[in-house]
Amino acid sequence: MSIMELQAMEVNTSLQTVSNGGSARNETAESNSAGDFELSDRPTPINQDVSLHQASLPSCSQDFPQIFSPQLGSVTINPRTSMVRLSSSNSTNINSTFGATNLTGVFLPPINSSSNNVTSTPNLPDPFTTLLEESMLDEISLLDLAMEEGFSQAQASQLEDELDSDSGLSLDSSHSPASPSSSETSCSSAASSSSTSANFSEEGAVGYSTDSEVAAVETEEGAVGGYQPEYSKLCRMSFQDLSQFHGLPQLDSISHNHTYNVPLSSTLSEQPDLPLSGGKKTTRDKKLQPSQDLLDKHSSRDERRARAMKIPFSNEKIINLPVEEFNELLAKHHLSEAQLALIRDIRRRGKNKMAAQNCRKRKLETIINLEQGVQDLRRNKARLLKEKMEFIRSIRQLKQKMQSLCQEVFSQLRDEEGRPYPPNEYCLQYGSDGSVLIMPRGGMTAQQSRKPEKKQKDKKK
DNA sequence: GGAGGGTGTCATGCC
DNA sequence: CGGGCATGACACCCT
Repeated sequence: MSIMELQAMEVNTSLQTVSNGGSARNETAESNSAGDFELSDRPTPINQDVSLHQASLPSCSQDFPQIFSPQLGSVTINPRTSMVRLSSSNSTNINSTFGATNLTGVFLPPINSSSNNVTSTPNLPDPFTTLLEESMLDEISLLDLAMEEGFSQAQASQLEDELDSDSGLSLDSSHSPASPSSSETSCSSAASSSSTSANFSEEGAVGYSTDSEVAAVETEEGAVGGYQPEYSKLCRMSFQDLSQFHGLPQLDSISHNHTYNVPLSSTLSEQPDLPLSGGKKTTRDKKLQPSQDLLDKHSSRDERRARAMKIPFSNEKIINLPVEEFNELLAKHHLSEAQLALIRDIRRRGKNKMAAQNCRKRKLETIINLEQGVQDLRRNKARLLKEKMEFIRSIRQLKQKMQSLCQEVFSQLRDEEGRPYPPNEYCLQYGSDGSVLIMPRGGMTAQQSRKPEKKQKDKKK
């Protein structure tokens, strides 16, 4: 961006004539350190040896910003017999900045280029053309990528409009063009995930809940209705902590019987073949008599089995007691083998039930976290795309500025006969010693048209 | 009545 | 080696 300072550069068109070519050569050597641009002038033959040697350009590998160092302060035309000096008020040494850089492409405006139109870009020679071409290609690929990401044509143009606005605002997630619709949805779920995750972290293990409790939860869900995103799934699982239901009047009617030791009714005794373990819910399980329905409506199968087998303690104890206490509990009671087997199955199933609940909860959390990660990556991608577009725009502006500067430089240049140097025949070349040479473009063509002479390095100063 | 989601349970592997 | 946890798979239930 420092090249913009050149816009205010005061160009001194005073012509300094050096009568002695040899002295001019010496002067060139001395003035190189000043960083002035020296342009060989006619009719002095251009020193092809020197200029071509200096034409070797490592330039393309140079960092782009360095090309536009503010140290570029003055332009001096110093032919063998005459020197055109274009100087600014603050001439500085550009040597350290430019190094051995070929300015041929940089300073040479496109042939017949009288405007700063961007369309003239392809005419710019290396290295600037390379940069610009890369920019344009990147821009194309950028837009392609944007399209690939779901950009519509309008959205892509809108993105460019936003870039032109110089707002500097980063794309917010809600404005992410990558996935407008999904972004909304996922953002909501992502936002919910944060609170949900926090809830989980505090919640810890779900804890064993009876079917009656689950039924209460399902009753609560029924009041909500409709599809619920992952948040509702997690809430559903979290709600199995009954403490969260305190104060919910609609749940007051649900009685939670955790005693499980209610004497078994005749109904269960009528089902002696009730499997002790395994087996899915069968229609037989549901064929309870009306009075039993009230009792077992919210009881799990294991609870009913426990009552059927007259287990003298609750399923909650069976499941949640530590192993030692559990074994002590079993030792305190004289239990049959069938009862012991059922108790162990109840404990196993109860723990596995909690494990399954936790497993599913973790799975949902993982999904939500992954969705959050996708959203974060999309936002980051959109931000990078915007930055890239801004860089492309900056390069475009710099290119236009450079073109105008090149035109200005060539408009000031005159050979010994007062003829201007056609930009399409000559180009500027920057030497490693800080000198700037004007060289015929394309070698012989310009020389043939202007009685080519060998350029002398010392003369260029 | 089928689809989809939730839940309980089993089997299995791992610690 | 037994207990417990994690998880895929399956069946069942509900909406």
